[in-house]
Amino acid sequence: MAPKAKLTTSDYRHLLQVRTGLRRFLHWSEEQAHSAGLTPAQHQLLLAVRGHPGPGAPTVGDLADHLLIQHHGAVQLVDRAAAAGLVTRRRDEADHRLVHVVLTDEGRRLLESLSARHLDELRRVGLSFGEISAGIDAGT
Amino acid sequence: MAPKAKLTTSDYRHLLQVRTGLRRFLHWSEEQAHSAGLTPAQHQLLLAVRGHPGPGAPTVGDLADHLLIQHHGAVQLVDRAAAAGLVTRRRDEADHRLVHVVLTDEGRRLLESLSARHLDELRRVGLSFGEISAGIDAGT
DNA sequence: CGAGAACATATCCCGGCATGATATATCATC
DNA sequence: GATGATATATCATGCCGGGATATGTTCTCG
Repeated sequence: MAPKAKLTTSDYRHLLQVRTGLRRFLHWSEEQAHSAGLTPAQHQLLLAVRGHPGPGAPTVGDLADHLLIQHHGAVQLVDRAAAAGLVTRRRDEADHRLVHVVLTDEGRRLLESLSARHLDELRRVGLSFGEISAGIDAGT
Repeated sequence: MAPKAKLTTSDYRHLLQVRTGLRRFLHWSEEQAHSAGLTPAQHQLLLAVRGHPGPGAPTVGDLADHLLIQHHGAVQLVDRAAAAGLVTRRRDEADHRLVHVVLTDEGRRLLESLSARHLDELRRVGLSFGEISAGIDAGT
C-alpha cells in the first residue's frame, strides 16, 4: 500500500474538519457528564452497563471488551464508579470468578438524564452516526 | 424542555452503538498514532498545526482554541511535542507575547504518513463525518 | 510618559484514565 | 489433586487535562 499521491493542504484541512466535528461533539458530551457530577468515562461505563445486550448484567470483562480497554483499566473504572455510588459489584453465584456490575438507583437516574439530552443532541446534528458505526462494524 | 418519554432499552442500545462506532474509530486512530511513535494528542496537535487556516503558523492560543483545551494544557502539549522533536516554537517578531508553533521535518513526515492512512480509513467507512461536523458547526 | 488593565504564555500541583507487570482466586481437565 | 486457563484485583508509571498562579508583553487612558 504505497502512498498514492502527495497530500494537499486541502486534505489536511478536511481531516482537521472531521476531527473538529468529533471533538465538538465529544467535548459537549463531556461537559454534560461533568455538569451531572460524573466523569466522561463514568458516563460511558454506565451506558455500557445499561445498554449491554443479553439477559444478565455485564461482567467487568464484558465492559472492558466493550469499552476497548484492558481488564485492569475496567477494574479501576468500576472502582471509582462504585466509590461514587453509581454502580455496585455482584459476584456471580455460579462462577465465583465473575463479577457483575449493576447500576444503583442514582446511577440509573443520572444516566437517564444524560441519555435524554444525548438523544436530543444526536437528532439535532442529523444523526449520521448510525451509518458510521455500521461501516466500522462491517470492517472489523 | 421536559423529558419527553421514558427511555427504552432500545434507546440505550442505540446510544451505546453510536459510542461504540466512535470508540472504534478513535481507538483505531490511537493505535496508528502509537505505532508511529507518538501519542494521540500529539497527532492531533500536528494536524491542528498543519491544517490551520490562514497565512501564518498558529500560536499556542490558536491551538488551544482549536483543540478545545485550556491555554496551559496546550503549553504542556507543545512542550512534550517539542521534546519529541515534532514541533518547534518561534516567537512572533511583532508581538513578543505570541509564540508560533511550526512542524519539524520529522513532524511533517509522521503526520503525512498518518494522514494518508486516515484518509483511506475515512473513505473506507463511508465518510459521513463531513455531515456531522457541518451539523455541529451550524449549531455552535 | 507612566500606571494599571488586558493578554499570551509558562509553571506547579493534582486527579482521572489507561497501560504493563504482577498477584490472587476460581474454575476446568485430566 | 496438580496443571493450565480464566477473571478479577493491585502496584507503579505516564499521558493528558484542569485550577491556581506567575511572568512578561502590549494596550489604554489620563
